[in-house]
Amino acid sequence: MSRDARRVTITDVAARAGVSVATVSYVLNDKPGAKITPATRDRVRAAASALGYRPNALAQGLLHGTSRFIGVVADAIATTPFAGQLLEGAQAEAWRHGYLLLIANTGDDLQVEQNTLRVMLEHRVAGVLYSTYFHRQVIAPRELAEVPHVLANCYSADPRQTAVVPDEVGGGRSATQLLLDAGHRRIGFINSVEDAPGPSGRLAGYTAAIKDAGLPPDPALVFAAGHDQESGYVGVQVLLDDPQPPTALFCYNDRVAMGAYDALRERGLRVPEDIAVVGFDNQEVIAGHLRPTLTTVALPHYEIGVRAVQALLGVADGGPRHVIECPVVLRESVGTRVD
Amino acid sequence: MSRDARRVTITDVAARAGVSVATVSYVLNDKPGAKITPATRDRVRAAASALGYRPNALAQGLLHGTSRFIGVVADAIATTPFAGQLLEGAQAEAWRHGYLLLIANTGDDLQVEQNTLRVMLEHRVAGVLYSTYFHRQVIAPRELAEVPHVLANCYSADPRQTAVVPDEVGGGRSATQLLLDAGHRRIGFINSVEDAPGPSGRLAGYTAAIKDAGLPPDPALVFAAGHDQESGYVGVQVLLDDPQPPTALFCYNDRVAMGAYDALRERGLRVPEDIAVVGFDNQEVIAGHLRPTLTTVALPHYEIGVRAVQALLGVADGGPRHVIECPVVLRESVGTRVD
DNA sequence: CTGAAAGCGCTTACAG
DNA sequence: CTGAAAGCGCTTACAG
Repeated sequence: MSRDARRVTITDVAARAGVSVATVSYVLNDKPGAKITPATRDRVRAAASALGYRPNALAQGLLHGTSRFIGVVADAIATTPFAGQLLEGAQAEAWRHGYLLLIANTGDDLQVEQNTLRVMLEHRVAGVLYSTYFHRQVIAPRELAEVPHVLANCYSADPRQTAVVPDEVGGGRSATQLLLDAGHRRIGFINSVEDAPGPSGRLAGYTAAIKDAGLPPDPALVFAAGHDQESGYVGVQVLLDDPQPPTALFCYNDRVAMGAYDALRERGLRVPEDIAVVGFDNQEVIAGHLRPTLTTVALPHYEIGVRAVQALLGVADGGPRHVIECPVVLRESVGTRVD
Repeated sequence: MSRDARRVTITDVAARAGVSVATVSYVLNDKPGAKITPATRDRVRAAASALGYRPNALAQGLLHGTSRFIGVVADAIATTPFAGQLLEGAQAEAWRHGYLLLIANTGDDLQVEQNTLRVMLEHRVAGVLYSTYFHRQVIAPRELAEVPHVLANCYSADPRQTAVVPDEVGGGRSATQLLLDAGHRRIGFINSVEDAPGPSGRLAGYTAAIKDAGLPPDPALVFAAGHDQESGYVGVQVLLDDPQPPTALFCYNDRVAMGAYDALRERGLRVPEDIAVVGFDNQEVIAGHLRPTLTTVALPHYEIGVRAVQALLGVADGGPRHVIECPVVLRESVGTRVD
């Protein structure tokens, strides 16, 4: 079993057990058809284990024409915690079906992306997950067409291309509804300006909830800038200087909420007594530890990873576009209703 | 090139180009020895590209005896941003050498760990990185002995086992030195209590720096509890109630510093004017965005990933234990020296 | 109940 | 300059 020794093969096992390689293969793979005496089975298994035999998956894959790998092409792995969650979900589901994940970080570089896909295809991966660290539209590389694939946390212009994405609209609606349910009538929204499904979807959800509550949408209640702490800080200054300031804030994400907290504190306002705050993303390190802890809407990246693998392996039902719910995570930043 | 069609093989290319498969192999692999006419080369390449030929890496691996994969066995992928950074570094370095990463998340479950390693070994990985999301001692699974391997962000009792770890002592020293250099003489340390190289190493570094500065170590200046925001909050209460309170705080990590900020703010103390703060980890979402931004010491996970792959592939020099420096990241929470 | 043999898609001495 | 053939480690009809 030294790592330098020639690896032991099925032939070695057969020799030691005194049978043919075919028999070894039948026994080790528990082939239903084969009628082999228990004594022989035992001898084969004993020989295999004595020799420390490990089947060569490369040879098996060669025969089968495809490997037990699922490739994951990601534009970024470590930029946010979300990419890791997606990977974790995909990994768990792949493992459940006997597959291993082959990952690559492309940095969104088209050249690297093509090389990566080339190598994955050469390894005859069973399929490919093409994933992005924030929800956006992508142009899927041509090579993807050669293999089963699923877009994870992104989508393409072609609606037939299987994609798994978060329900931004529903999330924006839930966040807003939470504040409406707590009795608020003037709800500010500190949004992000990018042209992406996050900002536009959450705004759509926010607006829909406001309208459904029979309230007039008020442009003065919506502020849009970046998607980090600084924007939250500035957003509070702008929205609270309004003659009719909001009594609650829906922040584009938890980082924005973190900045909003700072600005609110400087103004001497208490959360949630003076003003309620809801975030988005459920970035644990922030949401779980701000003072007070932040009620937010979770980005379902783990679930996206799971579902993407299911869709890839054909065990998910539904059409090509999977929209995953963004669940509410209740913490302390929205007071309970006082009717 | 339809994904259902039988994949095109080297035989197909040979037939179309009117040469033998050997010639195709020589041309496509640019074999130095082979003297092949430019015309033939062109014909082969044209045929390969016209047919959309992709070499079967499984067959190549079978011949070679090993694949171009490096397995990564991780106890957690998404728990912290650090695991992702380690993966990202490992991925980049592996790619540079023509390898792909095969990753698995074991959740620190021994059974899953063994299964994972079994599958990786069956795929004849070139080597395995065994990694943990926080720096700690581990018991490397037996299977690891069958393949070249490196422990990343962890180490075992056996000093000959190659391991790549962060320099906790050096980091603790740097953090403390930063505060000493800014003129502070009473420096508090809010440490974490676990029995792990992080807390013990950072404490050792802190103590060494204090002693080197000719100051008496004072137990009243060291508080130890958990490693999150709550501990920082409590730590400030305890340390600042001392008759001779510290003028500077070294926090076990950025999360602790975040909690410390809250407590300091409640006490009406300004950072860094009234009290300086240094964190550890360089968790961007916190350190880069607290008010004021946090000066900290970075955990070099990307570099650990890079070095681990280098050690695995035998391109890193030095002994079996690689200790990676934790660089200082200057931001706003330590004032400039006033002599 | 078990074995001999073909074949998966490549690479590489060995001939010519 | 190029080709025929063996062999990597398996699985799977096909015989017996």
